[in-house]
Amino acid sequence: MSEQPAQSLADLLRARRAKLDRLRALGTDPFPLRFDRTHAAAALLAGFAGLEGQPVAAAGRIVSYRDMGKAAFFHLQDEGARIQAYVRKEEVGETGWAVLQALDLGDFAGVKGKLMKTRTGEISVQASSLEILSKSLRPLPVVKEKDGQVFDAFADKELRYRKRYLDLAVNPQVREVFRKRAAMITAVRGFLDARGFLEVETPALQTLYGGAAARPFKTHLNALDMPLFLRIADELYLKRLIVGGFERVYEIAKNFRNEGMDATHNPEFTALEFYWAYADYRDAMDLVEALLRGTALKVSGTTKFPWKGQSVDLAQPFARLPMAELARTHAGIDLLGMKDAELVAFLQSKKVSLPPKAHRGQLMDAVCREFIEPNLIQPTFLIDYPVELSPLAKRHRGGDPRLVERFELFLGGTEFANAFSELNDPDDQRVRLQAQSSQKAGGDEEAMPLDEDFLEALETGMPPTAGVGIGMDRLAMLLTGQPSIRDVILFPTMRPL
RNA sequence: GGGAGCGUAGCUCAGCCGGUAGAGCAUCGGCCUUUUAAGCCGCGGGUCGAGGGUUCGAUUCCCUCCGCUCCCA
Repeated sequence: MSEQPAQSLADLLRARRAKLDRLRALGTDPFPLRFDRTHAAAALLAGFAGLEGQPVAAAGRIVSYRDMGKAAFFHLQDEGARIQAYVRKEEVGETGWAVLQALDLGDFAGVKGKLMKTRTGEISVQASSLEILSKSLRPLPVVKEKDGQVFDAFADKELRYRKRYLDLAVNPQVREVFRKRAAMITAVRGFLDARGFLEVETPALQTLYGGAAARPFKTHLNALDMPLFLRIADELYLKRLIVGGFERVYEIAKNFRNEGMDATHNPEFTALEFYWAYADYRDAMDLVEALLRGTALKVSGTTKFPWKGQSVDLAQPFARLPMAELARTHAGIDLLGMKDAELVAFLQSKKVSLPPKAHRGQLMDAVCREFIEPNLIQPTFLIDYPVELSPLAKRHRGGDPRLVERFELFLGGTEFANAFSELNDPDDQRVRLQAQSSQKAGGDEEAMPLDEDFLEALETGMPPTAGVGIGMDRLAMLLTGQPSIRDVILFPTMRPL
C-alpha cells in the first residue's frame, strides 16, 4: 500500500485492508476458525485471587488501545466484561509485535498469558502471545469513559436503531436492556408454566384477522393464489384451543398492526395472550397482578419504576374501577346515560376531534382516551366496559345489558393489558360480530370482519373462560426504564434511506 | 395528520446576522516497556442530508423533498 495517510472514510477503509494484507503476509489468518479461551473476562476479574500468576486465555473485541512504544495496552470486550491486555514486544517477539501493529479498534483478538495486576491496580493478561481472531474492516464509533463518565457516546438514535450492531458493540448498557427483556420473557413463561398453562403456537398468517381493533397487513399466498393477513392478535385461535379442550394456554407472539408509530407503538410487536378455562375476569385480574409483580421482582428486584416522569409502584394492590365511575370522576359525565348526540356535543365542546360519523363505540373510546386513561398513573384496572367497545367480551353479571366484563390495565397513563370474561354465547357473539361487520362496511377500518369458522367453534361449545393480552414490549419498557418502544426492540421498524 | 427541532470529518460536536469550514477522539507518520479519556510532536481528512431559488458569491437566507427526534391529534 501507499504511504499516504489514511483520513477520509475511503482511506480509513483502505488502511484497515492494508493491515489485513499485512497480517496475511505475516502468515497469520485474519479470520481463524476458533480460539481456546479459558475464561470470560468477568471470570478473570471475579476470580483474580485464585488466578493470579496463572496462564489464561481471553478473547474479545478491542475497544481501547494505548501504544507505549515497546509495550501496549488494550481492552478486550467480551459479552460480559472488559479485560485489559498488556503486551510487551520483548515477550511476544517480532511476529507478535508485527501482528499487534496490524490490529485496529474493533478487531477481535485473543491473548494468552499470565493474569496479573498492573502498577495502577488493573487486572490484566500479560500477553505471551496474541492473535487476531477477526479483522474489523470498518471504523467503529470511539467511545471513551473515565470514572463512569462517558465521552463521545454513540448516541444518535437514528444510527443506533439502524445499525444496532454498533449500538450493542459500543454501548454495553444497551446489551443489558435486551438481557433484561429476555429475562422478563423467561420469567413470564416460568410463571405461566408453573400454573399449568401450555405454551402453543397459532398462525401468524390468517385468512381472516380479528381479536383486536386494528388495521391489518395484507399479503398473498402464491401457492393457493389467495390473500392472507398478518395476525393482529392470536385471540380467536387460542379460544378455538379452549373449545378443543385445552384449559390453560398461552402464546407469546408477534402481532402486526398497520397503524401509527410512536413511543409506545411499533408495527410489529410482541404480546402475551393467555386463556384460562373456568375462570372469569376477576380471576384474570388476580393473575395479571401476580404476574406483573412477580416478573418485576424477578427481573429487576423492585416493584418501583420510573415512567414518563412519574414513579409507578406494582407493590400495592391494583385499583379496580368501573369505567362509568371514572367517566364521572374525570369527565364529569354520565357515560352510559348519554345519548350519542350528547356525547358528540360533549366531546366537541372539549375540542376532541372525532372520526366522521363516529359510532357509539368510538365516542366512548374518545372519552376514555381523553379524560380517563391519562389519569391512571398507579396500576389501575379500568373495568366494566360498554358493550360497544368490546365485541368479544361477555355480558356483565350485574345484569346491565350495556356492560361487559372487561378490563384494561393502565400504568402511568399507558395501556399494559386487556382482558375479558370471554364471550362464549355463540348467538350473542354472532350479533356482536355482525355489528362489527356493519361498522366496517360503514368505514371503520379497525372493525373486525365476521369469522364464520370462529362462530362455528363457539357453537361447538367453549367453557367459561378468562382471556388476557399483555404487551411485552411495553412491559419491557417499564422494567428496563426505557422511554421508547424502540429502545426495547432490537430492530425497530425504520423507513429505509 | 398538525407543530417544533435536528441532519457539518469514521464518532461526538462548534461555527457561519452570506465570502466554499473548525475542535476533540479515531486514523496516518515520529517518540515512549505498567498505560487507562495515556502523553508529546507532526500530517491530513468534508459534494456542511438532497434538489431548486435569491445573490457577484449559499454550509449560512427562501422553497421543495428525504431521514430522524420530541410534542400534539
